[in-house]
Amino acid sequence: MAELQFTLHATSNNSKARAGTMTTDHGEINTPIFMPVGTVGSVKAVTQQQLYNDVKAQIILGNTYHLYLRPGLEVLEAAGGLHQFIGWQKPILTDSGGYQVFSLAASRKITEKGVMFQSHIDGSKHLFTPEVVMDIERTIGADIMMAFDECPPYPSDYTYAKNSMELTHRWLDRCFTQFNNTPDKYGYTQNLFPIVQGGTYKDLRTESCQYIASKNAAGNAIGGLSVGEPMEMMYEFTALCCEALPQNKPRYLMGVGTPWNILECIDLGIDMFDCVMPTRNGRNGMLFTSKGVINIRNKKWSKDFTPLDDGIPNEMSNYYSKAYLRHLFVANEILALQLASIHNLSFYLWLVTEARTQILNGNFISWKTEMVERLQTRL
RNA sequence: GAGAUCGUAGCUCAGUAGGUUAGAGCGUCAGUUUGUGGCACUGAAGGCCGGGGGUUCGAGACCCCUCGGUCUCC
Repeated sequence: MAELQFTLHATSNNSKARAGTMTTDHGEINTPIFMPVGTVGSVKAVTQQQLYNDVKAQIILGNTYHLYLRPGLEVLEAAGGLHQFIGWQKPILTDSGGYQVFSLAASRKITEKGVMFQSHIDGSKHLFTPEVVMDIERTIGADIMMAFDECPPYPSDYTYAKNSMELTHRWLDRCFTQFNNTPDKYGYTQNLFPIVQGGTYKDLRTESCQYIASKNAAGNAIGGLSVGEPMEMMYEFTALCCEALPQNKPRYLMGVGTPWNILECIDLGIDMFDCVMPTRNGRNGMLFTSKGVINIRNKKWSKDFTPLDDGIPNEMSNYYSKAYLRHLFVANEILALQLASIHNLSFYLWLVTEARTQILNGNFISWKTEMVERLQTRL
């Protein structure tokens, strides 16, 4: 039972990309890694068996805010934590609810103490403080607990971004105090990752990175990006943060992104990603494949009996045809959501695994350049 | 052969007592989705209202003829 360890195996010589291994009490995670999002204890439309066997997920996400509301701490604690409750024995990372401060902006109130949420389920009010969030994440049993932060919207003026960042830093102190004063809940080691904020201001981002780095945490996250800013700006600030954060700790870019976003950000030195895109967009008929992007609902696929994607080593993607999946979507069949989600996640996991191989082989940049171009093709 | 009834978007149909650029659902097409309040959302294309003639200031609606479908009867 030990704190999360990060071992770097290789760094690309003409980029900042790196290949590593994170070791947790629930197993190893090879980086760079993509983490499927399972907000309420379920990666929507995908079973845990499929996550293990088809998607080959190494770690998944849960959400503090959503799990706290349902099923609630009583059930989670009685179950022995989220791993036991949902039947997932690999690592779990929980987002703190900080993003919900941003996405559910209409029904919350931010103060120094914390955030007063109004439940989207029944309208009841709940106060989330850094201390409360740490306790909840302990009870969920996350291997990686994210600090409670505020994710400012884009655009935010300098004053707002600065005040927000400083609040996030004060909350971070309280998170660490609470974290250090509470034991691991279920016997295995839980880790706390702080989150860089600072909006789209270089001096604030740099300051935030330095503050976050001073905590000497097992890993560090970059938040507040991909919230509507131009893509080039997202890359610019990701690069800046990667430079300013410790080299020997995993860097997690929260909420990103498209396949090409991920490759570009691996190039900049990011090790961990999560995004709802493969599942949410998949449920809406958008497929990410090794040859480009497909809107599977389009009639052009109605008689295309070739595999969803024969460019990745995933049995389901090789087995089912585009015409069949289109039919399932048009017929509004539940299986459509399952196959699209499994395929997209499998593709994402294949992509980061392949990126890792290319980094280890020293071919990352040339491979990435070609892939970024190809993956964006509209088929 | 006679009577009844229907004919409006690719499909199924709305279109009040005749009144502005004829609507809906589905389908088609396109776009959106980035630490999940979404099997979602936004938009577009698509009609000589079966055809012809007439009444009227004005007809998808009313009248006549005609073509086609359906049903009933002889």
